[in-house]
Amino acid sequence: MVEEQDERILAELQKDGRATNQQLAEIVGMSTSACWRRVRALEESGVISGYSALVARERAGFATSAILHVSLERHDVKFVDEFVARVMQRREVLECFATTGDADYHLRVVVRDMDAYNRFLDEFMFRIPGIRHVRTNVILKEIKTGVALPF
Amino acid sequence: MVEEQDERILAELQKDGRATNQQLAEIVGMSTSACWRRVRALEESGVISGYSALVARERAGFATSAILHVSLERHDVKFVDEFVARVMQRREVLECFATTGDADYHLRVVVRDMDAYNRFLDEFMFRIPGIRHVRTNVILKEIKTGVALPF
DNA sequence: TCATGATTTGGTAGATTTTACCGAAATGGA
DNA sequence: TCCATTTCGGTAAAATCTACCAAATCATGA
Repeated sequence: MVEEQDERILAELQKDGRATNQQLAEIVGMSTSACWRRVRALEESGVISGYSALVARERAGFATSAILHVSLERHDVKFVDEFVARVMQRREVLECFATTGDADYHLRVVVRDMDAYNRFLDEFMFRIPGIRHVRTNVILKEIKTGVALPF
Repeated sequence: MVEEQDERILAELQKDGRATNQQLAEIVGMSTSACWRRVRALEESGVISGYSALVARERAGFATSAILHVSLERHDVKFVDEFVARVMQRREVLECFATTGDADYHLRVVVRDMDAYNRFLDEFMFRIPGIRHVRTNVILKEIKTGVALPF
């Protein structure tokens, strides 16, 4: 499905999402037209789900972030669906994963300051029905924030 | 520093990192040349740190991922620096955050399968000097994997 | 209020890139 | 081997980027 040469393209487009088709073709060693078609195919098949500018969090004014461990009281679809639906529409929640281990979910939340984080908890998180437990792990330092899959 | 109109640009480029300058200019309501200059300034000032294609993890053949809670035995700069240096160069580690709470670090690791994850632990993680504890939280479901800051 | 220097703006044109199409080459079953 | 299908490289028109210009805007002090 995704083969050798496609992976080269994906690796490069992960590194530079605005590389021109010509640069790309040269790097992966094919003609511009063949390369262009493959990129298009990767987009249309959904392997490439989109493109994004990567914005430096602090420089853009988002000083505070945290990883939340969240557990639900009960795991009926009702509560789970409600939780998922609410989390999906809060833009401060950049990531949310259902996980094994002590917590049911891991969330990464990014806000402008501690005040905003406090509001996030009070006005959003603590009001979700069926929440058993929320533990905040404040992010002291971002060692690494990558998006590129390790081809 | 980063003002109103810049935020509109950033929001849009986060949504579509390959939007043409013309689309962008129209959306944020300025001339193409003014818009182009602002984007360029955002890039050069480092507010935009880069661009990336977003690749669908599963479709690209990475079936397994996990969130690791890692604690160090001791927190001398020596051990910390060594840990950070090693983590930085492992591409399976997409994210690494130093956090408050029970664990010193939260890592998100993406690999092709469980076998690869097992190797990752044995050959890499467990060999880092000064590790006190590693807890694996397997990701059962990706509810949300966003990169866009909530402007 | 006005003058002045600095900054930012919109428009433009040449250079570059994208994108769709072509016939040729490669591929793979029967 | 033959034929159908896919994939290839090349090409040209359309779209876009990018660097320049002069005009408009802004900030400041007289």
